[in-house]
Parts: sequence; C-alpha cells; structure tokens
Amino acid sequence: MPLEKSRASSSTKKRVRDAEATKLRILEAAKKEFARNGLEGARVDTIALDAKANKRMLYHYFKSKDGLFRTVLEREYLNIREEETRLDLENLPPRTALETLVRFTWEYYIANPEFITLVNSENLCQAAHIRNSPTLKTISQKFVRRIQSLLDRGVRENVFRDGIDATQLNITIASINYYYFTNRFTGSVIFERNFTAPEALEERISFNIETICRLVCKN
Amino acid sequence: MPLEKSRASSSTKKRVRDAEATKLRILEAAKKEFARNGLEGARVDTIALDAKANKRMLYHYFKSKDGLFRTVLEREYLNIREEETRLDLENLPPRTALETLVRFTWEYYIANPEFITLVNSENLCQAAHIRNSPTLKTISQKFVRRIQSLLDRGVRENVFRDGIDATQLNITIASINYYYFTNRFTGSVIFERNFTAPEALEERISFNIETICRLVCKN
DNA sequence: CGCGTAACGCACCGTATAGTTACTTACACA
DNA sequence: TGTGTAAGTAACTATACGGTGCGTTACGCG
Repeated sequence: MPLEKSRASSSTKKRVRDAEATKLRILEAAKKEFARNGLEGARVDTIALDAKANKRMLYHYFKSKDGLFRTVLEREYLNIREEETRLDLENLPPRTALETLVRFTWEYYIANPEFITLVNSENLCQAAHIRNSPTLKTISQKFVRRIQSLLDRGVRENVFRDGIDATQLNITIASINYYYFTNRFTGSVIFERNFTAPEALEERISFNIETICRLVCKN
Repeated sequence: MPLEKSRASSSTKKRVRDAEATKLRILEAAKKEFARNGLEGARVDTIALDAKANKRMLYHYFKSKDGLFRTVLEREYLNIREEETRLDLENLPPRTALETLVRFTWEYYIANPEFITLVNSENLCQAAHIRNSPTLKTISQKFVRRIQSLLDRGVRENVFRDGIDATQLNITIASINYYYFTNRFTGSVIFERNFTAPEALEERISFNIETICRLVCKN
C-alpha cells in the first residue's frame, strides 16, 4: 500500500502502474454508473471501460460488484459529513446558522447529484451494504449532537422554540431538499414546470428556508 | 374487451379462461416485483410465475417489460389521486382540512409502500414512462387547484397566511412524508432508531403536521 | 542488476434474462 | 353444434451479464 509514494506526484515520466490512481478511477466511474443506472442497472463492464481499467482490477480491489458499491457509498457519506463539518455553525447567530445548514444541504445535492441516487439504491436493498458500518453511525451521531447544541443555543438566546428534536429536524431538512431533487423528473411532468430551471431552484430554496425557520424560530 | 361479462362473476363453475383476471394478476405481481427490486432488478419470469400466468401472456397484454411498468405506474398514480379526491376537504375548517391532507398522505404511504419505490424507479429513468401521459397531468392539475382553493379559503377565514404557493406546499407535504419512508433503511442505520416502530411513526406524523401547520397557519 | 511481488490484461465460462416461435385449447356467437 | 378468435402453454434463442483462470509486465527492494 505505501509503495511508490516518491514517484507518484514528482516524476515527469508518465506512470504506467499506479494502484492508488487506478482505484480512484474505478471508484469515480462506479459512482457515475451506479448513480445513473442504480445498483442492478449498473454494468461492471461499463465501469471498467470508463475507468480505463481492466475488469479484473475491479474485482481485485473490491471483491465484487456489491463490494464496489459499498465502498462508493461509504465514501459519499463520509464526504457529505466532512463538508458539513466545515460549516462554522457555532460562531453564527442561531437563525443564520440554521439557514446556513439548510442552504448547505440544498447546494450539496445540486453539486453532488449522485449522492441522492446512490442512497436510493441503498434503500432499495434495505441498506444491506452499510448496515454494519460503525463508521457511519459514529459520524452521524456527531452530527446530530451538533444540531442539538445549535438548538439548545437558540433556545438559550430566546430565538428558537423549546422542545424540538434534533433528529426530527435533521430528517425534515433533508426531506424538503432531497425529495425535490430525487423526484424532479416525475415532478416536472406532473406539475408541468421545469424543476431545474434557475428561477424554480431559487423559489424552492427560499420556500425551504422559510419552512424550517417557521418550524424552529419563535414567531 | 367487453367479452364474457356475463359469466365472469355469476357462474359457480371455475373459469379456465379470464383475460381480465389474468391481466389483473399480472399487474399485481408486477407491482410487487417492480417495487421490491426496481425496474432493472425485477424479473419478468418471477412476475409471470407469481401471477400464475405464462410469460407469453405478459408480453401479449403489455408488449414489453417497460410497457408493463408503465401500466403499473399509471394505475398507482390514478389510485392515489382517486383516494385523495374522496377526502372531504371542502367541508372541514381550513386547518382541519390541512391536517387531514397531511395525515392522508402519511397513511397512504404506509398502506401502499410500493408506490414510493415505483416512483423512485421512474425517476431513475428520468420519467421515461410517464413523460407523455396527459392523463397524469390532468389529474394533477385538478389536485393542485383543489389545494389552492383550500389555501384561498383559509386566507379568507383569516387562519392561513397569504401568498403561499399551492405547488410548493404540495411538494413539501409529500417531501416530509415520502422521505421518511423511502429512506427508512439508511435512516434506521444512521440514526440508530427503528423508523417503523409504532412510537417512531407516531412521533414523526405529529412532527410533520406541526411543520405544515406552522408553515401555513397564522401564529 | 536480478528477482519477487503486485499491477495489469485477455479471453473465457456458466448462467440468467428479455423476448419469441409455433402450437393447443376454451368459448362466445352464429 | 360447429367454428373463428382470443386465451393460454412450453420450449427455445441470442445475448449480455457477473465473475475468473491464467498468463504477462512493470518496478521497488535487496
């Protein structure tokens, strides 16, 4: 694993062999393919081709199609939580912090459309891949506690209503943002509007922020 | 199509041939299989077997796997809208009507878990099956107008805030209910609670009703 | 410099899958 | 009661799929 670190980024001569880079190319290609076609719809041949890797390598590094999916999904969860962690919620006024959180979630889904589809696939198979991932549980706990302390601070400062459950709030914030994107295709047909038009996006994020503020804030 | 109406339900002698009944068995089996495994994951052989029909019949009636999926999905959309129509929103006080609507959506998803998964599949393929279904557009328009007039009435009676968009409200109501169910598996892992336990369900529907009332109602 | 190991590639396998061909059988209507 | 037509069946096909056996090549280390 720690091999060839020295040449990896310093040499000008093109690397013919680079395990780490190959793994990453496979993971990126897999993310795209799984997100586009779902777990069952994704084709390992397509992933290998798109990654400019051999299918044999895919099985060498990730054991199976499901192993590959698990790795992709775990990385995506780690990524969103990591970016969330970087939000400076603690040093903002409670209401601003809340709005920041809602807007972050929204913008994350826009910037990472694959995330939603991957999570949908995982739920279709009843979370079989992440069920036993203690890592995920740990980082999620941390996140809920963080929101709880934001809620507490807001109550102390007399701007938030008392008694709001942090988990329920988290779920609600995710809901109103996630649903809009995951169902944008049927939504566009049913409501006869382009869900991804800039004005539509603007209108929706405003509505979502209002929904959450009215739920949490006093008056 | 109108053949054998007379014998279909009156004769005591068991029917060996019954096109309508076979179609229905296929549709029911398909709903189950598509909901459980997604569009790509579903197997036509499994559907035929479960429907106690021959695979050839499936292709005879529905042309293709996609044709079958389209039919299943359209029926599901018609069904939820039809049940919604039966809600007596017009004769209830605005706030009660709103709560009734939220609770209906929630309970519909509980009673019809397939609906959510089917819609997810349709969005994975970018609404390819329903894109050109005028029927769906028509019934959805009708529904939005109904909610708009509920909002208008609430404003007139001075219990609802002014200026709320009926479509945004519809999306939000669907969101907070839909998301909870579609992501119940990853949710149960991440938040370490059983999303489908009776107490959890009770807590969530209360929270959802509060979310919507705070969004729409004055004070 | 040579050698062992890890990266990589080709060609293949068994199976499962959507869809079809060619046929038989029940029954509504004349 | 005879018959045309639609309901129903079984066996089949071509292919695409996830996965593997086995050989080759690069390269870090001693």
